[in-house]
Amino acid sequence: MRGIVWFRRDLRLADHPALSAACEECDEIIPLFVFDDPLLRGQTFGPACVGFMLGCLQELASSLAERGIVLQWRRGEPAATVVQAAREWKADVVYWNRDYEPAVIERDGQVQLALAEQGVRARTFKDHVVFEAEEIRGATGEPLQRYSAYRARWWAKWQEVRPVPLPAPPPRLAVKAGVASAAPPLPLPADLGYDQSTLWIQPGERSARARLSWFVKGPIHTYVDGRNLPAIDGTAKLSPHFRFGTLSPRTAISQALGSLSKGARVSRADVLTWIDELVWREFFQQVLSAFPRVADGPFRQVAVPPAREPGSERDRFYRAWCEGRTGYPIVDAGMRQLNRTGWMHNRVRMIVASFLIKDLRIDWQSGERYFMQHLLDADLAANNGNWQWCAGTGTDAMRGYRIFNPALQSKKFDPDGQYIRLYVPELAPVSSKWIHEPHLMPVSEQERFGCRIGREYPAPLVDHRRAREEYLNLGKQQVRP
DNA sequence: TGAAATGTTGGGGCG
DNA sequence: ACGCCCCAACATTTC
Repeated sequence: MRGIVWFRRDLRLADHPALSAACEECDEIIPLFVFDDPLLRGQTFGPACVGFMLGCLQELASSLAERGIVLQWRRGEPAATVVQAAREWKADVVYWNRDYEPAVIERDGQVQLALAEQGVRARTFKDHVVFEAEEIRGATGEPLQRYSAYRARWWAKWQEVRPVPLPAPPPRLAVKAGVASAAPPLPLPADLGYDQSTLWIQPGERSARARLSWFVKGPIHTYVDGRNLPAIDGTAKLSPHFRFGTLSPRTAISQALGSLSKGARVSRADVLTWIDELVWREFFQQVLSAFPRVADGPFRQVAVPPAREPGSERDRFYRAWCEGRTGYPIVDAGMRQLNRTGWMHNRVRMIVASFLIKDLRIDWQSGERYFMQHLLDADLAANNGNWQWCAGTGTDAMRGYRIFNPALQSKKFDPDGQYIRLYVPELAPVSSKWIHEPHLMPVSEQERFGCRIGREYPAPLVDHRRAREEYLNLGKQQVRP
């Protein structure tokens, strides 16, 4: 039997349900990747994302080559391209792992129909999550909207099922490359219309595993405190790998739990807290599956102040936020880290999001969009869920008056300003005393450090105290009918 | 996975 | 010795 394995957001060999099934059932396998032309043309994602993806594909292609299989690639509209490839290669069956974004569900449905018309079977698999939305339901069968309830059910299910990752296909596969025994080299970023960009996170399945092993041996056991300090390497930084599927959540969770039984200094609470973050990921995936409309708007309309009207001031504020020159060092450091590396520390993501929504009073969807364009780990469900959480519009109750104080957060989590100094070089010479609120520096100190407010470093766009009061007052007014 | 305002308690300085 | 005030430290409430 001849099967196509359609690779999408699962660029790995280990614990790959679709690939494993194909290896079992077929004597001829053709792996295929389709560059989504409309998406690439729309410049929906930044050059860093495309570079990372190409890096992952390079490694995938060589891992497949070691097993005697050639990764085929096409460029076009994915649905039509896959259907056409199946016809060309006379495939009997197409394998792929499921996705849960509304638009992708729709598209995959069409592919399935078109294949059926040609007499080609389609087999799809659960991969992207440990448990799909339908597997975690409340007593009434309804989706759970509270994270705490969802987590309880999720862990119960984990204990019940105890998922075990699948092994990678062995090096000596009993399959033939068959009709597709050669392929042109993978494109370069320029071929896809993107600039080459520096990669700050190593792509590929091998790097993902190495990073996971490193994390699980050390930092995971101090995660509860370590995760809040952006200046240290205290988080797994695996999110880009989860996004492109160079690592499976089952593998990550199994290995994290496995670390509890070996080693001298292990911490159950820290390990579980880290896994909790992956459960959040599944929670948001489930919310998107159960309520697809969240992709385009708030889950619930809440009484929060209206966003600033589009206009000169808002545009100026928004641009300053994007470029990391708001005059709030921790916010600027975060945005510049994002712009430079395609990744931002999670504590800082919360700070910049709160700042955009509550201090600048700009609609959360603008922030959501910017993150999607610039984050290597951009995932519709997680990104949308977290922004809705910050904005107070999500499923999980979150009151509108939870407002971060940037200076306070900065002092708490970056006390020496190490993180700020790394990404905001003009503040590097400023002493720790002033680095969180440089605009409070006396002029003499500004001169001494060579960092004059309004010259080398911007004055604050808004006054946090006033912005906070304004936000709360406007919220109160709106509550009244 | 807030922050600020408000309340409570207890120690110490001081008249 | 005593009451009074101040303030830090902590807890609770409110936005």
